[in-house]
Amino acid sequence: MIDMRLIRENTRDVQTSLKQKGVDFDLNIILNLDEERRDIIQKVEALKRQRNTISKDVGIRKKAGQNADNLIAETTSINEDIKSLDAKLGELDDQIKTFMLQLANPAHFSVPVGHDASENVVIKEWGKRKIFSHKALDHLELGEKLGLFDFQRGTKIAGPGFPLYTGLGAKLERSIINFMLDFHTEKHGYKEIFPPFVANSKSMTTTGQLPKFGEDMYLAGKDELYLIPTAEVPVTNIHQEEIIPVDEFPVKYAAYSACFRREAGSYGRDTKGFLRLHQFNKVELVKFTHPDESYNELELLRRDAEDILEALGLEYRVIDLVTGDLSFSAAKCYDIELWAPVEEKWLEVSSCSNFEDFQARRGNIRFRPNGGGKLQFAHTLNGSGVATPRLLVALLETYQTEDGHFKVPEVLVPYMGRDLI
RNA sequence: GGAAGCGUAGCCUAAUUGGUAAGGCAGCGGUCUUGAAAACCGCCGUCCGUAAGGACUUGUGAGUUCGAGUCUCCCCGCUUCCGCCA
Repeated sequence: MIDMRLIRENTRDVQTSLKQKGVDFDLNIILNLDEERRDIIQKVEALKRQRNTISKDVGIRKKAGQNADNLIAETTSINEDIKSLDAKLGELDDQIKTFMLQLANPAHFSVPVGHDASENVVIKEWGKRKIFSHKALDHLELGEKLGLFDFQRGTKIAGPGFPLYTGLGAKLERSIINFMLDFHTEKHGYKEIFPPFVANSKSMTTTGQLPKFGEDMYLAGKDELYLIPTAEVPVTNIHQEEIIPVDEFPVKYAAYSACFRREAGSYGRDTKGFLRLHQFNKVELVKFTHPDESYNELELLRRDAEDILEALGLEYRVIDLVTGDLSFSAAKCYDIELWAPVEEKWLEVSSCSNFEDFQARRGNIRFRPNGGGKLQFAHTLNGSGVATPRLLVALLETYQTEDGHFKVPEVLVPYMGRDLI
């Protein structure tokens, strides 16, 4: 949520940065409602003041054994006016809140201005291009040959997009997850979290999935619980409605979760294999920071994700998303993409974002600044560290041997208990 | 699923038959002091207002009332017990 004061006092800047983000919404709609709201507040508060004064007098008179009927009569019309003004005020509040919850987070000034993904800026490339001297298999051919997964049966059980990992494929998946969790907790100082895989609508509102993107999620309607699209949701909501002691900053959590996405509207895109799924595994990194530190922490967060890919020896590049490609809640975001040498495509495996106080406002996540003073909203960040399906694609394609086997990357050998599949 | 109890500000705790939220701790500013402590004063939840000031706030929402922490109802959460169950 954007600070109403910022909209009021800095309308033009907010309007501009929303436009750069591709949001076509006239802030005057909100400003007019806000003005009307404040006008009514003044009127209704004056009336309430009158009523309070009279009530006090009634109490005094009654205590003294005097009659107060004429005073009580006075309140009748005042109360009627208050009631109707309060009702109007409630409506305005609802309207304003509805608009505010649907307004995207403006981009940070450092974000390059651009319309869509085609204008994104590559800011870093790492690793050596894999060149095959033999005919290489793509990840599906290799995986099926080695019996690592079974998409047909996964589809039978749940439908397309729900992968079934089998045998050493299942173990490889589990090894990757364990490796990433150990890496982030032991080397990068994150606290491990194992969160619920469902969340209620309030939690979904905090992180920004609701109210706008409900269609993208699975809903267990009977209990009004959503399947989480990312561990960002439960982990960010750990401190919902809380005050974080300032000396605990930065709070760093690493969480594995399965992620569920309906992918409504993307049918027919990337349907092949692991490129786009309804259920996938991901280790998510979440940070709560002091506002002064969040952009520094974003860089560190990105490094932590990159570190995983370097440990696995995979070629990657980092993208600085332009304003038009930023997600609803993000003020700034880096994508990290892996090179799939057979597909010959860049695959997004991580998004590292700073949400500034956008989520903290929605979830009321605060801290008391050093030296005292008013409670302030914390900054929240998160990044994938990383998602497994596309990582698996890059791994299988990169580490295949000439005779159609898979050479287990060194860091995964202890987890797999073998160096070849 | 059933029963009982509880929910007051960052934390802790009060509030007669309904009379308009008292205090303590922590924190911030100030007075005093060489400095600190103590003591004292102010601030210490949200909103409106340039300000003076005012309104709101006892988990949420509604109702009764001139007036609700207090009475009534819905809902939410927590605790304990019972039932069911991995």
